[in-house]
Amino acid sequence: MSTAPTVEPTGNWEFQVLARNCPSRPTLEHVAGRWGTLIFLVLREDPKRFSELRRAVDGINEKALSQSLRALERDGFVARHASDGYPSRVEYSLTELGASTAELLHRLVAHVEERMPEVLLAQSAYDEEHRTER
Amino acid sequence: MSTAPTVEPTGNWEFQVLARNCPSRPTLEHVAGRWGTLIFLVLREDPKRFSELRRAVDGINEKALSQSLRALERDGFVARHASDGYPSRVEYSLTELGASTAELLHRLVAHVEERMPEVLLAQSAYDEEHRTER
DNA sequence: CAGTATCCAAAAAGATACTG
DNA sequence: CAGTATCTTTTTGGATACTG
Repeated sequence: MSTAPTVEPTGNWEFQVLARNCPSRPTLEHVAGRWGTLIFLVLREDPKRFSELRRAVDGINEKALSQSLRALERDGFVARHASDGYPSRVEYSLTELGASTAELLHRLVAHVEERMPEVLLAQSAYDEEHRTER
Repeated sequence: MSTAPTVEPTGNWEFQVLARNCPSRPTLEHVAGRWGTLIFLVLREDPKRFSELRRAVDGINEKALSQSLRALERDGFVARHASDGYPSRVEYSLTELGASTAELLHRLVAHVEERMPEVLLAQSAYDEEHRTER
């Protein structure tokens, strides 16, 4: 028998996340997904209460916000501080891991927004190119 | 009349994308969404054919790949080159806009993967903390 | 206030088959 | 090969109501 082949069982990727069933894939989805990115952007400024987040992330509903925050807390990006008392008061903040991730998301979003004029032009050109009859 | 107020109609955000109905929100979802990020990572290396992408992005199906590529092409991140002939041969590559975006996504993914041990620990701690009876 | 529970509608995922 | 079409199943969205 020769030595072990250099081929991995399911492929040879630079990033684990390209493999299905890799634990980083769900985490990346929590971070970069529809609501995750926006929550990071808002928490990057200051800790926020649940209702502040709900208002800041326009269009999110309570269910989605609750689920997103729970996933990000479980992954260690967000910390939840509940002061006891009534009415209840809960604050969400970024952990060090969350803050470093938020920086990268911030750059990504800033870049996309900066280049949106170009994107809108590309969209118009594409639509022009691909419109079928009428 | 005084000068225009500094308050925006629907809020005062650092990023447009925090507003519902902002054109950058769908674009950000194409880029950072479930498949978008992975497609960028793969195309960052080299141009790829449809079937190469399908194999490289483990778990994606043809419909999702086709839809994602169309969205990214429309937004101007990806260019599609079809050589005529049979069997057909189509290559997808990143535009300059796509390549610069891919760099930022690459940093984000590298960061998340680097810190995955910490994430896994946080998940265990969370599950331990929150398990109810039994 | 900070959520959870419920229900319904809408959308997206997934598999399979088919075509230029 | 590079997709599209179709159909079924799962998720998600969204509104409303309710609880500690």
